[in-house]
Order: sequence, then C-alpha cells, then structure tokens
Amino acid sequence: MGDSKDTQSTRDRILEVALKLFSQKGYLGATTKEIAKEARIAEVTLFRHFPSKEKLFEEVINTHSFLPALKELMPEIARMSYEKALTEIAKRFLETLSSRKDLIQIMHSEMQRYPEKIHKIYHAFIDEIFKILASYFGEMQKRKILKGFDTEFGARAFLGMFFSYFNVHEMMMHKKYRHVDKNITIREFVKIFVRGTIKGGKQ
Amino acid sequence: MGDSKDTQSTRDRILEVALKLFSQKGYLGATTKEIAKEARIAEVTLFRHFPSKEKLFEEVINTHSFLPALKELMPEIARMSYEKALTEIAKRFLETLSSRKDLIQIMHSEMQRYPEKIHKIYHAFIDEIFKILASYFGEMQKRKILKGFDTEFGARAFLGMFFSYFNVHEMMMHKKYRHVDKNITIREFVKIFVRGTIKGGKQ
DNA sequence: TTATAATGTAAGTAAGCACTTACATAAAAT
DNA sequence: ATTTTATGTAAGTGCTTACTTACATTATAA
Repeated sequence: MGDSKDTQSTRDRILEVALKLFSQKGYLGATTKEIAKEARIAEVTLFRHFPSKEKLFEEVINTHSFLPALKELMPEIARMSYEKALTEIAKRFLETLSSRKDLIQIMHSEMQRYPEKIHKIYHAFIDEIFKILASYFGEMQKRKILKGFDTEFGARAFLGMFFSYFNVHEMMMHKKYRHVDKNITIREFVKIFVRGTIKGGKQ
Repeated sequence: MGDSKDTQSTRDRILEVALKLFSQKGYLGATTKEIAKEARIAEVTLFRHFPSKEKLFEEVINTHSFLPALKELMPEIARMSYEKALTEIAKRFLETLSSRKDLIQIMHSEMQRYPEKIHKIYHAFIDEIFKILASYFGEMQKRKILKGFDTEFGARAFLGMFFSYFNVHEMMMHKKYRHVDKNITIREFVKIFVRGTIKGGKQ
C-alpha cells in the first residue's frame, strides 16, 4: 500500500508503536489490535513478525536498551573545574533519563511481572553509570582535589539526588506538579555536593 | 461460615487483599475473582461491597493513604546534633517508605492509567515531607549552625539521595541486586550532606 | 420466633483478549 | 513469466474478564 513516509520497515514501526503503547498502558493494557492499528498494519502481520505478544515485549526492551553518553563525556570533564564537571554530568544524566522516559516507565510498571528481564537491564545501566562516576571521584582524590570518601557511595548519593528529581518531576508529576526549575536544581544540588566532598574546611 | 480469625470485617479483608494483589499484579492483572478467592469470600460479595473494580481501587488507595511519622519525630530531633538528627530522619524516612512499599508499587505501575488520583496522593505526601525537613533546616540556619542555602532544595537533595537508594534497592532490585548496607549508606550520605551544608570552611 | 441483613452457590452474559486459519493481492526476485 | 515474499481482509476459536441474576443459607436482631 502506498504510504506517506516508508523509510521504516514494518518491523521497526511495530517496535516503535509497541514501545509507546506499552509505556503508556502497561503490558496488559496495550492490546495487539491497538498496536497493529497505530502502526497501520493488519493485526495478523504483527504475529508474522513476532510469534507472541510476550516476545514482542522482550524485543522492545532489548532494542531500546541503554547506552549512556556519559563515557564520551569523561575526557572533556577531566579538564573542567570540579563544580563545572559535576554540573555537566548532572545535565547529561538528566538528558539521558529524559530520552529514555518511555522505557523507564515500562520498567517501573512491569517490574513485578517480569522481574528477571527488567532487573538485568536496570542493573547493567545503573552499575555502569555508578562505576564511571566513582572512577572520576577516585581520580580527583588522587589529584588531592577531593577529600577521602567512599567513591561508590559518593556516586550513589550524587546521582540519587538527580534521579529523585527526575522521578518526581518527569515521571510522577509530569507537568501538573508545581514547576521546579531544572537548572536551579542542578546548581543547588551541585553546590551542596561540591562543598560536601571537596578538600579543605574542617575534619 | 466459622473461620479462624474473624476480627476483620469482610470489607476490610477485601481492601487488604486488593492492596496486595493490585501492587503485585497491577490493576489489570489482579482479577476480582482472585481477590475474592484470597479474601475467602464469594466474588459476588465483593461486588456487594464495592460497585465496581475501579471503585474498589480508589478505596484501596484512599484507605492506605500516607501519614508520615516524621512530624512526631521533630521535637526529639531539635535536641540532637545536626549529624545525629539527619541520621535519624534518614532512618525514619526509609522505614516509612518500606512500610508503604505496596502502595508505592501501585502508584508506580498505575501512574499513567490514573494520573489525577495518583498525582494528588503523591503530591500531598512529598510536599508535606519536604516542608517539614525544610523548616528544620530553616531553624538550624537561624541558630547559625548551617550556612545559608535554599532550604527546600536542601530538603529535596537530602531526601532524594535516600529515595533513590530506596528505589534501587527495595523497589527495583528486591534482594537480587548486590547488597549495599543500609546503615553504611545512611552514614556516608549524611556525612557528605552535613559537610555540604554546615557552617564553617571556605566560601 | 420471626424478620432482616449478610453471605453463599450456581449459572450465565456480553465483551474483549491473544492468537489462528484461509484466502486474496501486490510487489519483488528469480 | 513465474515463483516467492510481504502484506491485506475476514472470519472465527477458545479463553478470560467484569459484572449480573436468582435463589439458598446462615446469623443477627426484633
């Protein structure tokens, strides 16, 4: 059938629509009929590409897996001041989360139903990002810029502040909640954290 | 029918089982048949107490609404050292979250499907807890123990660290994830935050 | 004791679900 | 030109769901 823009394969369009509907309505709430309709294909075509709804769900999750852009950022970061570096990391972290909002939504809703799959994905993502940040803290401690503290707990504390901000303002309250400016939040959180970890002062 | 322990009314038992099943399987995944069976009543009895599954869901959420024990804690806290106080607040906060795990799970999963209801509940809970902590910070600033910083951002940063810890270790990864000790986490997070907000040092 | 309220059993309805079968059409590959 | 591949239409299967109806049973209250 002649359609408007058909650079995407049928399979890709199904995956894209499925991501959207799974994240909006949950696994049970999104029906194969609706997915097919929104992808402008026949329902039977969906089952020709994916043997079952569950296999489709797995494919959606695997296809859109995480790959944090944080690693690429690290070389630039090494040359910045500590405060500037943390600000950039926070910004990039929040951007990464925002761009994967749909997937994070799925993971939240389907956590209980598909624990193994979801845990594995979440685990991989979180561990990687913690390690990258912890190794940055380790470097800064060697250069005597930071005081001695457990770098992994530091990474967890720092990203935790922002992950919660993201959770509250982008996942839970989307729009309806009283607006709290993202840049001011970053500035204030970073200020507290910098002062809490930088060398100098008492103790 | 003569049953073992029947201090609870039928209605209460339905609500209790519904909370459990909704949080485990989501709104769509928990069936009225199963709720009735687990509450050891006939399915029709469920519909005599609640006109529809949706009304039952609303009642579950309203019945188990939040009431943080933090307020009661504040008088004791005022007499402690800053670090000790934050440690106690963190502990109590994590305990509150743990005891409401089921409800938080429901709210995560059904967020998209019932935005208005869930937002309202979440909003009320989070705002209250932020305000209580911010007012404590305000007091401590007046007593010249803390440096000047925006108390609300401070409260968000502090609780954010712990909320993320809770999310990762109790909501997302329950047990399967590598264990990170709760008390050590509290100690390390508090240390960073105390140093980041207490008076003294440079700037 | 009798009336009333709460529950149970049993059967069923209409709708929606994932998924299938059978056959037609159109384009691409051979 | 013919086969192969990707898609479509249409109808339907068997299952589960939320929810209902009709009637029987039990316990409490009057």
